[in-house]
Amino acid sequence: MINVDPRSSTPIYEQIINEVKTSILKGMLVPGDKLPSVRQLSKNLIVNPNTVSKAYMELERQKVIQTLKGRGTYVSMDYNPTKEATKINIMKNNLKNIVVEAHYIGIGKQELIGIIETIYNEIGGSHSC
Amino acid sequence: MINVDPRSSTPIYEQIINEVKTSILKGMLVPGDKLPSVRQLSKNLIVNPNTVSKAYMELERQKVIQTLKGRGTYVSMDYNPTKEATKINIMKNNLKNIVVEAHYIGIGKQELIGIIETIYNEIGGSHSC
Amino acid sequence: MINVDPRSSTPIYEQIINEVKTSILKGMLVPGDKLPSVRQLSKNLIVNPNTVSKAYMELERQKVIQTLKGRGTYVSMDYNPTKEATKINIMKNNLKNIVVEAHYIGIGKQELIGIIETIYNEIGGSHSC
Amino acid sequence: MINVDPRSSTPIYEQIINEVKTSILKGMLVPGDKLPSVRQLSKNLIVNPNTVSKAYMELERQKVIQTLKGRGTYVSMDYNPTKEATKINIMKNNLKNIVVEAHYIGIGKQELIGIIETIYNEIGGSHSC
DNA sequence: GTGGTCTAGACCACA
DNA sequence: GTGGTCTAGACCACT
Repeated sequence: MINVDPRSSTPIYEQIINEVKTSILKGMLVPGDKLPSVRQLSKNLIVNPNTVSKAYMELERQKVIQTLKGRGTYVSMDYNPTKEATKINIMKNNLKNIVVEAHYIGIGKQELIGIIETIYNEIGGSHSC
Repeated sequence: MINVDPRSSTPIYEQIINEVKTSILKGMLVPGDKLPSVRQLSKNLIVNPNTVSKAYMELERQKVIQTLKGRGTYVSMDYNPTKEATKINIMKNNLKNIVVEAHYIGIGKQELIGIIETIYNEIGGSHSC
Repeated sequence: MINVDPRSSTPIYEQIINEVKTSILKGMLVPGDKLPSVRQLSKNLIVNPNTVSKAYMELERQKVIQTLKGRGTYVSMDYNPTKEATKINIMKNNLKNIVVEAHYIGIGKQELIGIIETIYNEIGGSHSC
Repeated sequence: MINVDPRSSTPIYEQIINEVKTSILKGMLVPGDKLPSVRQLSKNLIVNPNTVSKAYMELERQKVIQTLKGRGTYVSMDYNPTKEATKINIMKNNLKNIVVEAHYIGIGKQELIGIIETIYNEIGGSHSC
């Protein structure tokens, strides 16, 4: 189930992107599954159709989903990660910032790694892969 | 040395905040050290003085630095982390997003933890903590 | 053999048009040949019959094919090209855009002409024109 | 000078993208140049700011331009083409379709190559590279 | 029905 | 000043 928080500072369309990606990762959505239509999801989330559309377009650009004209949007059958240097660098930088933030909150290395383990457990817990 | 990338999508003032915090963490700046003046730093980074000012104000709000009227800005002598629940939750959420992103780039759990180890090594290499 | 890619951004009916034209050009379909029925082709391609119908209607409008009532659809016996200014201009414009795109991909003039030569070879390989 | 035709079937935002790319190619815009602001260009072209914004965002995604937050949009200093297989294939396909179209208009190989030569002359005529 | 494009107009963050 | 996000509502092409 996709959920967004309109009060969050992260844009709604980004939240949708994250939700879809997470759902796929958790196995709640599997390759070939049909996503809710732009109109339907926008009604569910009480957001503008354009906002959902923007999220779907970005997901398609990343090859996470595919849209079949006039037929709807589907989870890609053939997604395969490409270790792009640029993306990895951005991720490393974000991670570096989190490490720094964590320290200023009072969270050290072991505790941080513990949190990550927890996150992976949450993701991996619900499906068989 | 503080550095910013005007092309990045993260606001410059946030980059400055991160840079200062990282410098302190690395031991390049120690409690009591004087920071460059707003005017000076803005000239070095070729950014608007208001941008530097905004960063300094936020750092002061977080008690990372202190401004002594007419005498300049200094790294706080007495920073001590408070494990605020809100901040921790935000951090966990950011971390969750990074985990998801990492997966879509093709980076798994062990590799991610490896990257974190590296980051801690980079930070910890130059001081005693 | 006619083939379409539902994921492509070019409409399926246009893909069908292109495929038919290419087949004729390659000599795989010759004037007088019978095309598969709308129903048959739609089943083969797994697309909506309306989509095939739309493609056939456009091909007929362009006089590339002819429909004989109750007897099926055939490749025209008497197609002869007319150098319409409008069509030529559209084509030149498309070509200009391709030249620009090619440059941004890193493909220069000679390489582009080389690709065109290849395309003509592929087409011309199987018939006498 | 950027120009669009609202009656064209190609989306306005794509026309803007093409125009900017062509302008750079012709040397009318050089790396480092500031592009008109979203609002300004939208006023000039009499289109909605969102439409211009969409074009600029796509151009930035392609690294043709860069936006500096709060300061405007600039032609990239460091664009360098990457011969991406996917993009090359798309281009080849478009080219193949044009070749077929050309044939049905009555334009053959030599004539087509002649048109391409003309296009390159138009582009290359106004700058020194 | 589906998604894609566009407009008009608003609000916000950043510099 | 700049661009980024979002809404409301319209129109169109494709299936």
